[in-house]
Amino acid sequence: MDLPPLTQSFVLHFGEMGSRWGFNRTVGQIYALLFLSAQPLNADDIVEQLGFSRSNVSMGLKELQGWNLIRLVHKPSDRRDHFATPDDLWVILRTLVEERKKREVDPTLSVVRELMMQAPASEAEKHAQGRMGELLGLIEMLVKWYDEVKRLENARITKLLSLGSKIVKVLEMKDRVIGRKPQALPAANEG
Amino acid sequence: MDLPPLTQSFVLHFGEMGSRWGFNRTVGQIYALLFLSAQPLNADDIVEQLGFSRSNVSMGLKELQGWNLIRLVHKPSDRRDHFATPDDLWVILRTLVEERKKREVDPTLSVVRELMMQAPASEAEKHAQGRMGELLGLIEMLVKWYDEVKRLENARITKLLSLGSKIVKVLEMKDRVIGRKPQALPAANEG
DNA sequence: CCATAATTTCAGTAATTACTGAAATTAGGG
DNA sequence: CCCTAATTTCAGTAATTACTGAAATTATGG
Repeated sequence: MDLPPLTQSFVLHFGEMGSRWGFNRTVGQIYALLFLSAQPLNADDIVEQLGFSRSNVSMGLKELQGWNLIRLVHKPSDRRDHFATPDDLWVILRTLVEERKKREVDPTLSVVRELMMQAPASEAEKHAQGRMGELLGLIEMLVKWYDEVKRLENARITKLLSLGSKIVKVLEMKDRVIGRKPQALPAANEG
Repeated sequence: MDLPPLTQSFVLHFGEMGSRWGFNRTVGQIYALLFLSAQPLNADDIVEQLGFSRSNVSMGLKELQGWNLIRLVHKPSDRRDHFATPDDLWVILRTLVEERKKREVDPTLSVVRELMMQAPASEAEKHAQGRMGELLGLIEMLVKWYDEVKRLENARITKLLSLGSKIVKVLEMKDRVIGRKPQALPAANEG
């Protein structure tokens, strides 16, 4: 590997973190390299810059395509496939969250839903199913929220993020103005 | 392994998912078992029910303690350590998010901050650093939001979650009432 | 359609991670 | 303190995952 220093540090870090994010070193480094690159790279560029075998790069690119994290780009008068990350970081973030949900949450959701349908065979199983029900309720609440929020435009999500916990104040004001009875909670002065 | 059917399916599923969630099969299964159990279990209970070696269970429990995901419990007139998951699912969720942030986000945050301090040595490096800056900005925004929201009580977070994207409507109402110029965005009718 | 460039597949191997059993350490009751 | 139960450590091994090079496949310009 012979990369300029900033690029190299970033690429190596992404390689190390790769496994914590659900893929391997190769995939992490390839993604980092594409992310930083000013123009799309082809597989041989990547081989040259990262020093992996051609076949390993091919598999890494396949995996990244499976995650929808890279775009295939064609350059005029060049048969080779070139790859790029989305320019827009929001697109990357949204894809990452969506794909991780698909891999880390959805399977559990369907398994637990299935198990909730079955009749418990004992007191212990009844208790276990109760626990699963609690878990299912929490996951479903989070997923429902996510499914709604992901439809919002970036600018709106940004606004919500920048409000942080102050959003609670806005809600209280709404309750006051509308005259609805506020929730039975102490004043919001923790954040 | 000789568990009642619902418990067994849940435990096996958590074992399979373990690796996607940042730990191994043993740890996943141990956690699932403790989560479903009506009372705290000691290491030998776990060995008996899951069929792993005593030492493997010991390491798994150590790892779960490192994640702050289990509590050590002492039963009267029993020297052995017993373990339990928090009864409150919110505690589990909060811990999980906090620990994953610590492992998956914080290291990147500090590396990228470091790299942003250095002078780029070329045009390519300048571009790369620009990309890192975008990434840093997005991560910092998310982390700042998370650091505020995590301080809210469960009931308030639940309320925000259940509002979903309707929160945007509330914000617009606030802007109208206060008379502040609303953001330059089309009407919020996507969600 | 042919020649060849580009890419993918896959069997074999390397590297890493998970797991075990035996030995060592820790800790509690007497 | 000592004896023993409980737990942890760790070296060795098993299992899994990552990676390579060669061969096969796919695709394109001529």
